[in-house]
Amino acid sequence: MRRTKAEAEETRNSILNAAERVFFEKGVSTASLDDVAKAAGVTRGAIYWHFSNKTDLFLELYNTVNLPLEDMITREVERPAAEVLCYIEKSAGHWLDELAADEHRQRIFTILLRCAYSDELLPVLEKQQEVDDRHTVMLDNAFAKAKSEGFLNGNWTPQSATKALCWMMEGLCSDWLLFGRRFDLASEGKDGLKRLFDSFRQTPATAEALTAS
Amino acid sequence: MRRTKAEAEETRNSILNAAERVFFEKGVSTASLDDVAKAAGVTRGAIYWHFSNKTDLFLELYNTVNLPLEDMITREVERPAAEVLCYIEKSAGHWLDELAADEHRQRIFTILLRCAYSDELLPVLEKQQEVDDRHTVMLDNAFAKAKSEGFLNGNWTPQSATKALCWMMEGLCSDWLLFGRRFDLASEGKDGLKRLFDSFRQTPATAEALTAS
DNA sequence: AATTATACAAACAGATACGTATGTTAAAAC
DNA sequence: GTTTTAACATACGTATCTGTTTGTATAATT
Repeated sequence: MRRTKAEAEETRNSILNAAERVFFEKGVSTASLDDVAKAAGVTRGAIYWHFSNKTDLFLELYNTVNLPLEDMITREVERPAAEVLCYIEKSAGHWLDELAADEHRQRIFTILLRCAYSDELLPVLEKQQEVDDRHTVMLDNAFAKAKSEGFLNGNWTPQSATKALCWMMEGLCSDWLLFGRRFDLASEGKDGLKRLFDSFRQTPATAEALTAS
Repeated sequence: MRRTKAEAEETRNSILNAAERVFFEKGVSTASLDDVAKAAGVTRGAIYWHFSNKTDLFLELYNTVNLPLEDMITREVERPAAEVLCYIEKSAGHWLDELAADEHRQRIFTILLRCAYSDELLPVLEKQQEVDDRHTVMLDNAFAKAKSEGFLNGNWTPQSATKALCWMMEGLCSDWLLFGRRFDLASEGKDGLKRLFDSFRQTPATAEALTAS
């Protein structure tokens, strides 16, 4: 039953799709390759032909959706300082919109949140860490730029603002993904962002009052 | 080799301790009962004598540390409205202190964060949800009390403040527990809380300015 | 048109984990 | 002091999963 190149690519993709669903439902460690094979309508033979083992399958799966998933803020912020806070808030909101709309990403993210990492998935963990660190640096710089020109409220330092933002996003997403998404991620998330960023900014009332006095 | 009651209780405890370490290191699903038995210096026979299976062992383990772990805010807040925000902030800070000092709780929490839940651990998930819901209601009420007497900044509603606080705590703890605790949980956490609660409060500048105008 | 390599399915072998059944020893119970 | 029973250890059978090997039909190659 030799298939054509295109057909083989199809089965490869169907295996990846099945793996995504099965890993999401049963967890990476408890799911067997036979589970994946049955879900894909093939045998383990097909899986072992396209992938070397379960870890490799998971890594390939991770790579397929990795690129768009990586960064909330993709590059150094080159905005005027007055717009920086607005830009970060919009980027974070946009990132939430995309996650809310893309079930693909939701499953991958959930799998990553739930997987133990400890065993042979260390490369994934390390990559995540690295992306996270780069991200933190960029946010720090952006908030520092805002701070240097007086757009960041005195309560907040660049570092503390970065952390507050990251923790809020992380808690928000964990809550939604791990605990059965019982609320509207995009609207509630952006609402929370709005309030947080309001407290980052000089509040209008304060600013007015200060200039008036 | 029949042991006395006290000795049996000892082995039972040593099994629980071993399970905590092994589950923490290998994850609940990938750890075998033989791993736990070896770590405890017994055989699987002892485990099956004290517990019916791995799920039961995990549930018992969860119950042993459940009570102190449950609530950040233990009961309805009966403080004067002026002190409510301060009380919540202190409670959250105290909860972080306790977590940072108790490796026991750290492991259990990490295990809970990493476990897939999907299979036979649903009762744990449901219990967590229930505790979480009660907690949310209490926080909502507490923030509402603060709001009703003007101690909550206009930017924030009771609900949004509750969510911001919970998400921050969740993100903070996830970051620390899942990603190798690369910072000081208690100090950095309380610092973040301080800034968040500052933005909850009427900022002194604003309050003064408003009363002055 | 014959050959070869591809894309799998099916069969096989080894390891591992689980649950249970059985054995054993010493503490309790009488 | 004998019997019973609690507290395990050991042994067994079975299911499952993994990785590899073998088989096979067909696309691609020549």
